Amino acid sequence: MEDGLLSLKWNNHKTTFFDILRVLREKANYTDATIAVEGKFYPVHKLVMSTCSEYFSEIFERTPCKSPVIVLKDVRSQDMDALLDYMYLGEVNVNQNDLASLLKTAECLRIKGLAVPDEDPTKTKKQLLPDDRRESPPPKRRRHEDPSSTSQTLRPTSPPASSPSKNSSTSGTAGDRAGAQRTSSLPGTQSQDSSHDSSIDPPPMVKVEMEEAEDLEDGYRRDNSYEGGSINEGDGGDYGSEVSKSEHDPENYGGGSYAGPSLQQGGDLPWEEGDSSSFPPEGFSGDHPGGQQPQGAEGGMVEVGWLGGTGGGGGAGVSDAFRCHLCTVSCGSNTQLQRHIMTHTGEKPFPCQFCSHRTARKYNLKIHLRDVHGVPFDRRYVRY
DNA sequence: CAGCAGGGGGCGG
DNA sequence: CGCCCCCTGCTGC
Repeated sequence: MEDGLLSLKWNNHKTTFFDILRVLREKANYTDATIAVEGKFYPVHKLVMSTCSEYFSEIFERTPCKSPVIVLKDVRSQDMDALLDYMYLGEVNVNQNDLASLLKTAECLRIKGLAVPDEDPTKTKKQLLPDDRRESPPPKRRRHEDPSSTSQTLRPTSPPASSPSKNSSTSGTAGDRAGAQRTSSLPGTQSQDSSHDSSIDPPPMVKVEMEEAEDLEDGYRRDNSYEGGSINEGDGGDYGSEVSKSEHDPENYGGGSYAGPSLQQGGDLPWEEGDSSSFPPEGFSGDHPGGQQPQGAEGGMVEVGWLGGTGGGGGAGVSDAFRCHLCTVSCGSNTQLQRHIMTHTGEKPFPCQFCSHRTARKYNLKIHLRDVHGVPFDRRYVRY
């Protein structure tokens, strides 16, 4: 029988693997996607994200571009910090007070082991959970509370408020629109219903970890103590460049770089891709009385907010009028800042009606129309 | 040359 | 104050 068949085993494979993964993440090496949350940018690896979340997997599947920027609305960066820790490290320590919000976010993002995939009506995709069991992947969520903290049991299967808001009515394009809504339906700050358990004020540090995480508790765990939001302690500097690099990838224009979960796909004419509501192309005007404001975050569009204080970091008291915390640009007004931020998100709400070109500004589109397509330069808004 | 993006002015709420 | 429009300098092709 199988003579000469040797089994080569790498003893510390998992440990090493995770350790390297952690380093790669820290240094943003080989990252091929960016998650934007509350104006923070998290360079991530598609592989990891896809592994840990079918949701992200779907997003990347539908986003052919090389380095998409996935903008998540109404997800707290604090939660994203924790979830990324969770995905990369297999565990994470969170405040009990933040747990509800975290789980909610995990649910919406369908993070394996954390999410509780109670059947999502919008999910028209292939579902792996055929039967009625709520959690398709073995629910690996466990909590080892800090040695000093009180223990508390939380049921994986009972999301605090499995908000019926998931009923993203638009069943048509469950993928993009609904996806966006799903994230945007997050209640954001979800005060844990600690009503029944009033004794949780002081200590709370809950460790959420994956099942296999035990094996590798030696190497990667050291910087696990993450005080929240330490990912970009570097104060944006390098992230800015990192992001701009990816988002200016021309492939992204047709892809879903801007619209977070609402990945606009489609090769040439992104806006015709099913959800016409994503980009009310202003240039066309005429109809669409309802959905104007192309730059608005309609349908889960970008809407990257400027976090003035950036959570204690950043300028710290400088008279940073309207300073972008992703780069060094200071703007004269909030409007200008919002406009500037679009350069980071890659949002280009103004499609050319004659070619696949898109612009971030209406005026630039007009220039394009005039210079490239010979459209008479209508001053003052087309509208007719 | 075409596109991007910062700065600034006008206008309306 | 926010929105819209425009000018203009810079950059990449």
